[in-house]
Amino acid sequence: MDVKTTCLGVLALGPASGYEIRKAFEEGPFSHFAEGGYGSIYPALTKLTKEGLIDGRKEEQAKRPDKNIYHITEAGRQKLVSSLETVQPAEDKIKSDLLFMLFFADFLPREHIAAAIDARIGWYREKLAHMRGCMETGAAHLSQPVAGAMCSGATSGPHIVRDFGIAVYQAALDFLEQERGAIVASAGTKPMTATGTAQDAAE
Amino acid sequence: MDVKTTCLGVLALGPASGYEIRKAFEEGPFSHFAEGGYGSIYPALTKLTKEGLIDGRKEEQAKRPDKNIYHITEAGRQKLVSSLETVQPAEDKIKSDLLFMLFFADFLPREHIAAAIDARIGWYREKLAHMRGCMETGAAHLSQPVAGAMCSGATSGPHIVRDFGIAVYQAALDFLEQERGAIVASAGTKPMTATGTAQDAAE
DNA sequence: GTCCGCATGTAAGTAGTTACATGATTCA
DNA sequence: TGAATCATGTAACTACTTACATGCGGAC
Repeated sequence: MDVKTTCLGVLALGPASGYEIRKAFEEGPFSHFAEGGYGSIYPALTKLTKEGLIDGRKEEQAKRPDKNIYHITEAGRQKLVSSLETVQPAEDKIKSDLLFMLFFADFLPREHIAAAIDARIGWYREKLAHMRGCMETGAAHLSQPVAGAMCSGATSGPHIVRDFGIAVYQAALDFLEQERGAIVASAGTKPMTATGTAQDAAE
Repeated sequence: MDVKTTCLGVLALGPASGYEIRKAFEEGPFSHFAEGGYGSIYPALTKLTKEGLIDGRKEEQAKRPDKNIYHITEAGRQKLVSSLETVQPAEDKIKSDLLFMLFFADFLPREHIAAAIDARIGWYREKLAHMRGCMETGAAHLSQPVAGAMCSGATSGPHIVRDFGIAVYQAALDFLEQERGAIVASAGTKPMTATGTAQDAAE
């Protein structure tokens, strides 16, 4: 999903500034599927404003820099709905760099493979602990009362996303924990630049 | 993983043309983590050649267009290994458009949510059937005997990738099948442009 | 007194997608 | 005869990342 659409999604829950949208991408349920730095968020907000999908209002703050608070417009809501309705079933391929590395496990140093798997197991455990620990509904970053009104408990979306993430990460973790021994055992048995590789066979 | 590195990975298994690399991305174990059309593969091969990581040889064919067969060089092998060693534990976030849509399930038409989930369930089932049915080792697309020599059975990488993919897709499928009823039941209960949404609350 | 958080934005560069351009063979 | 497969490449465009630029307030 492109940054413009994810910004629109955040703003559908309530008004927010560019900085707050960034936080929504880093923490909370949006962090499971959205990404983007300031370098993509701010230009996206400018474009969305020009297209009439959102509008911005300056808000002065005491002892803090001014904020540009963006609100979604009716056109923006319609655009979000139409974007959501055109989601295609494909394109949910696993694109994992770790998997790419494991494909070549036999050709890489055993210690390296072991360390990479352990690091990933740790990452999954932390991720899962964090996801199980927090029940935030998606609008935790939003200060406006409106967000709370819309997202408090009754809305099931955030819970689905959270539980889906937990299910998938748990499966990945289980796999790595179970297969770690076998993968490490066969790792490094065919070093790429030594005897017995395709390079030699071809010559 | 960028296209240059994935091309290098395919070529580490044996010589191939740009067209054959494309096929490797579409079918076989590479399809689980690699992507790229001709528009990215051919420029990548040109760059890799200039960097001395691969070299190309023209091969004439009867009744077929000429092929440019690329071979990985020793420098290319080393580069691939160093790329694989710098894989970071992060960045394996689930970035799913379906999940993004389900986050807003309560605000979208019930029939649409049901159809989208069913389509995805079908996609997962097909994907899993295909993955379970084929035991290809990653070099199925390569005509050279060397690929067979390198990848026949003894190499565990392709199997790990395949089994990891199966585990993760199965978890995602199980979740959708179990939660389908609940998700559809709460879908469409809060249409975005009608009464009771943030839009109204803000006004 | 130095680093972190709050806050907004631009500029340059990287990487990838989509469409275009060509042309023979083979199969239905 | 029309579509699919084999085969290579370029050009224009889109989208995103990284680094730069600025500046105040509060915590340690």
